[in-house]
Amino acid sequence: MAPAEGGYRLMPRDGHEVHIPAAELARAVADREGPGIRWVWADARRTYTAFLAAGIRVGRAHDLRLAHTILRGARACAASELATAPANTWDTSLQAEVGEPTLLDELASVDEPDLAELLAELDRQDAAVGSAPQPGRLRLLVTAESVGSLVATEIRHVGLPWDVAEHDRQLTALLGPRPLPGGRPAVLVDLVGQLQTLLRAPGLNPDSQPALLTALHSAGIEVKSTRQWELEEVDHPAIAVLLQYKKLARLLSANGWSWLDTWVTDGRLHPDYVPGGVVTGRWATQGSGALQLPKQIRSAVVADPGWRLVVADAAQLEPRVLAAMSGDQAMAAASRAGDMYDALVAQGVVDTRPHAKIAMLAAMYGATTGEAATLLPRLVQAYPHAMGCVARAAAEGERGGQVTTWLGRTSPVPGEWWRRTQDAAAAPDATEADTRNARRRTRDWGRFTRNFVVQGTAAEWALCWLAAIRRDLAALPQEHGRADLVYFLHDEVIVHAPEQVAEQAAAIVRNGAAEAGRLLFGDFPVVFPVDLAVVRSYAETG
DNA sequence: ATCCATAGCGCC
DNA sequence: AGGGCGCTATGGAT
Repeated sequence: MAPAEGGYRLMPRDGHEVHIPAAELARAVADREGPGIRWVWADARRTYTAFLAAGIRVGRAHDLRLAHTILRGARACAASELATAPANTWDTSLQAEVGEPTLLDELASVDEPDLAELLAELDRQDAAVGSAPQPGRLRLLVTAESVGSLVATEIRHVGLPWDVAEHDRQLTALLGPRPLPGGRPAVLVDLVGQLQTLLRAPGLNPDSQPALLTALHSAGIEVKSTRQWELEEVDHPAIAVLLQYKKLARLLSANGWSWLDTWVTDGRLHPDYVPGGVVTGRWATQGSGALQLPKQIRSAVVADPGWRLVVADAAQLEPRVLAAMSGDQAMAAASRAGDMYDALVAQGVVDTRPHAKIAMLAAMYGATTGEAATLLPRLVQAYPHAMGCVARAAAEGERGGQVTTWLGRTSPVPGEWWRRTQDAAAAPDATEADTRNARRRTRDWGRFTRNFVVQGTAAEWALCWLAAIRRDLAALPQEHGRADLVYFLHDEVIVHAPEQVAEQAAAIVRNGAAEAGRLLFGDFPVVFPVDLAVVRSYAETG
């Protein structure tokens, strides 16, 4: 499915290549869309972007490059030809087309494979999936990941509604009027002046961490870093000013006027998502910082007139996923009680909701000290299967082994440094530092694999959720406009919908969560409730 | 001029 | 506390 001279080469199922002029593509796609039809291409990022620009959407697709990466790393098909062959062009990730391409980008750029190669790769992938003990899981993973690439491309195309004037009002209220390029806004200028006076450091530039540290020391403030949490412990009149400065300077640099100029066009933020961009299977972004929109500026996310935002997040997704993947009936019961942290208290596992949250996060992230350490035994006792699941994942990582998510995404093997540090610690002349180092690396990797299984399975759940939402939104009546997914953030979605169908869209989002749970975990009685609001502005949600 | 590591902080 | 990230500014190195 490669863009060719003035059109596209397609391979219908009869196996005969056809060349379709770009102008006729929309009709050709519409003719071929239907149940069972699945478009196969190397990269949605490349090809589907062109389709959307031409006004063409497709129902189902198979993204060969995403699937290749997953299958090549998956233990379940480690013996397949796909996994054992030497690295080839399918192992090269596409560079995002952001800014001017550098020489390295040119070298790394990948030619579009020809049709024979597309089909050969598809065969290899089918064979790899078929060789797995539970092929259904990998097949679902590859399908879900492919839908994710469609959603990501569509979101980038449609964009998140962004009220530039509202954003500018926020910035002006907090920072003062927009300064000349490179200049500091008035509020920051004033704060810098105060700081210079309070610290007796004329000319101090608080943006320079070394200079700031020196100035703090000269003023008798003995901090080891300029981190917020360390500064908060200090009692000195300059600290409040400094913290205020840091907060506002951060807003200016990360989401200020130049960010607005760069990433928001025609009232839409176009996030450049990278599906599967994170080892665990989460999405990443390239530019725009769309996965880190600070709560401070969410008031700029505003529905068009006559439209609504359906803002939804999966409540306590990761604990629920853990309960399901480990088959832990007691924890599943907690999932059915509504708020899971309240349920832990109600079951008598811990005494307060904050403790429940600390303990649960500790279990999934591998915390070993402080309050978490004293709470964890309670969880182990109450939920032996769930805690056993993460403990086994951690132990496997500490051995230098690999772990897999529910659908079979496999964690990477530790790098060279792993063997080196372990060998150094085992050598006859090993120092205490070597031993300490090896032990620390071991624990670090165990925490990584422990979290990998939960975070990765949660990412799979989220893909299934997106897929269900996307499918059902497409079936809504279109006369007032098309309801679209416009934002995704790990366990949160925003749908932009005409007000006439907003409630239907909300139901779709809720039902999609339940469907995702069934798709992954069958009848296992874990529930996935969704916190949802139909609003005009993102800021109206908690 | 360009690359790279680090500090710091935003999100889940 | 502790897992996964992206992004910006800085400052040293090339």
